Amino acid sequence: MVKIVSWNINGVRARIDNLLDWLRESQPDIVCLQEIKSVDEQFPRTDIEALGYHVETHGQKGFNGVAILSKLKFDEVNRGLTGDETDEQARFIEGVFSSESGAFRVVSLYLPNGNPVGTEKFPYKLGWMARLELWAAQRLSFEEPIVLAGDYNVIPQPVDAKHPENWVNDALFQPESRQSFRQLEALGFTDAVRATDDAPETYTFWDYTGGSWQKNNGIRIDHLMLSPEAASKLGSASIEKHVRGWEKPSDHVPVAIHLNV
DNA sequence: ATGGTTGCTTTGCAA
Repeated sequence: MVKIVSWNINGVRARIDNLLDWLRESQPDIVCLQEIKSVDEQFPRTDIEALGYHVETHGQKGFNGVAILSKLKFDEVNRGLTGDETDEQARFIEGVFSSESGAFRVVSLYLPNGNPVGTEKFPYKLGWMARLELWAAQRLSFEEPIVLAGDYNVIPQPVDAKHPENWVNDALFQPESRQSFRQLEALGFTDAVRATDDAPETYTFWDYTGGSWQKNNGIRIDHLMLSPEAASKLGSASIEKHVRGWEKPSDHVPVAIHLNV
């Protein structure tokens, strides 16, 4: 059984004490981080390695940036999403691991926000999603367990927002964004949280402003998408919501699965 | 009512 977690940490250097406390409490095997907002050289790896994790990063200066922490040894690491050599934004890292039942793959992805709609940011988001689908379709042919974990910046359904009417003009809830997310499901990927928990008000993000956390005015945008070979091994999924109530929290919380690989 | 907060590239930008 392997515990795999996705967490948009919103600045790993600002959040390092928070991260170390959470690692000790949650005891994950593999952690997919997004928005590390750090270059690789400044990533605070030493304290994390002291807890027994291997650390692989794909950072850039100031914003974006993803990483994978793992108690399992990496067999292979791939940085960057294929399909556009001119894209310099650090939003994708893939790790390959070995288990008793064979290889499995874990991706930490930070999908573009896409706001404001009407600027070049929105077509960049949709183009990135199209590239992700091409990559995912190619990887499916491997017939391996694959976990695509990350901040998708997509609210899949109205039930995934406390106030869906407030998001109708937002890139996270545009029909094109939601359709592209559904296309990933049509390829054969399973939304782990939705597959195991149909409870309402299941959110992963609460804005810092306006007392969103106190009002539970959240949205569900952090997802772990599972290939068929991974979905058949899914044990449980959970949202570690209490972390949002900690001192100096990220605006996202960790989303965890247990996988029987 | 176009607000509010956070982190980094900082006195603006992205989220």
